[in-house]
Amino acid sequence: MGRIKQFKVEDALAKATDVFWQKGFEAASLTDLTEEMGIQRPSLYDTFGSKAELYRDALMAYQAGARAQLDKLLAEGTTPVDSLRRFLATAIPDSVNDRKGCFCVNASIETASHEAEIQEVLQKHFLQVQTLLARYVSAGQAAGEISLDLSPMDAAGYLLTLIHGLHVTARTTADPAILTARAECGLSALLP
Amino acid sequence: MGRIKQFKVEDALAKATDVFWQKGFEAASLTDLTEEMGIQRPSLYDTFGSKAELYRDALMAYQAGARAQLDKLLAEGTTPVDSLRRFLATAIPDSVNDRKGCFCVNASIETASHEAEIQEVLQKHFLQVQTLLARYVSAGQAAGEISLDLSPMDAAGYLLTLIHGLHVTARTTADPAILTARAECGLSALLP
DNA sequence: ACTTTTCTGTACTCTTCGGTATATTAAAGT
DNA sequence: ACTTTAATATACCGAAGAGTACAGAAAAGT
Repeated sequence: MGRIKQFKVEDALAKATDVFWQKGFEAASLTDLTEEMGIQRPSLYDTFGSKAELYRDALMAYQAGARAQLDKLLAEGTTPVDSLRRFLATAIPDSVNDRKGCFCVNASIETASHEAEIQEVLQKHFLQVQTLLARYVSAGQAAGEISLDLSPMDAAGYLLTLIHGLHVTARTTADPAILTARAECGLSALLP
Repeated sequence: MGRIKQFKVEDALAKATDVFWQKGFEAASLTDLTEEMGIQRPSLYDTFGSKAELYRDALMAYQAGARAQLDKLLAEGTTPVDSLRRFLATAIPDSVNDRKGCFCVNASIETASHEAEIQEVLQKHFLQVQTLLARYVSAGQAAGEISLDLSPMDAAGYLLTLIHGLHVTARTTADPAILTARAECGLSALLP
């Protein structure tokens, strides 16, 4: 009973994600958000609670989407090392317009230090990604493509740190060739 | 002639640097800034022009200080590789309180994408750091400590990307041992 | 001592911020 | 058809945002 919602919650959340992703938490105003989401302020507060909660939800939605995409991407690799190489390549912007970076990296820098809940959300996500990557490291070790010096989880954690660095570097470095070279150099640490 | 300034410009700038470093550009209010700097609003505008210009000046002051510190730090290494290891270790926070990260990384994420001038300031600084690091890579290669696969500048650029990643990782990873392990793994890419 | 110039401090501007009260509209249950 | 319940839209709130006008205060030059 009662009037039905005039918008799809997940669509609105996806739009909010775009705004926060591009502008960050502080710089994204409610006007920015409601205009992009196509809903009114009270609808936003009714559905999402507050700006901070919306931000958390947006971040988590982004993470879920990113993991699903990553899952597919890794499976497409011809070899374990190729999969990991493709993973690193996702940090290299396709076009000049595509300069939003990684929402998780942005959130780590902007909000993780003073928002405990966001920090937790990020930690959980990063751990899941690390675990996912570790499976490919393990497969690579079994295939003799990857050195046995490190445990799969340690190697995966290192790859996570490496891609974080690539995301930061991409903000001031336009040339994809440079980024590719740095990814390749970083990857070589895992080879036998 | 005229009244003399009641504050030292570089002291005030150093205080402003702290505020921007910790809070970022958007989240740092003029009230935050003037209170910390110990000056009044008109003095700030008179001396620094605007919030944006103050931010740029603060960032540049930080960079100059960071390069001077880096110069000294690198010289203290027992070997070229040890110097580079010490460089990477600067991304590992000493205490739990020390969670400001690297101002340059923060600026890369928060402002570089939509502020061309800041992007340039960052590019210049990173290039200088890269050049500085390259000298130690080169020395390491001459000493046979570092592989000859990469040019000194390429290897130095890679180290820059790696330390960026460490700074991001440090925001959600408290344990210094994990960070040290990742730095070591990254460094191993340069060894013969 | 006096004038001039420059900095300081108070108080203000207008705008935008995040968040909400209220009235209206529309869908569901009876 | 009518009541109930929930979502919408308009309009507003106090607080805080960046930036400034203006008067008083202090240092330099004469």
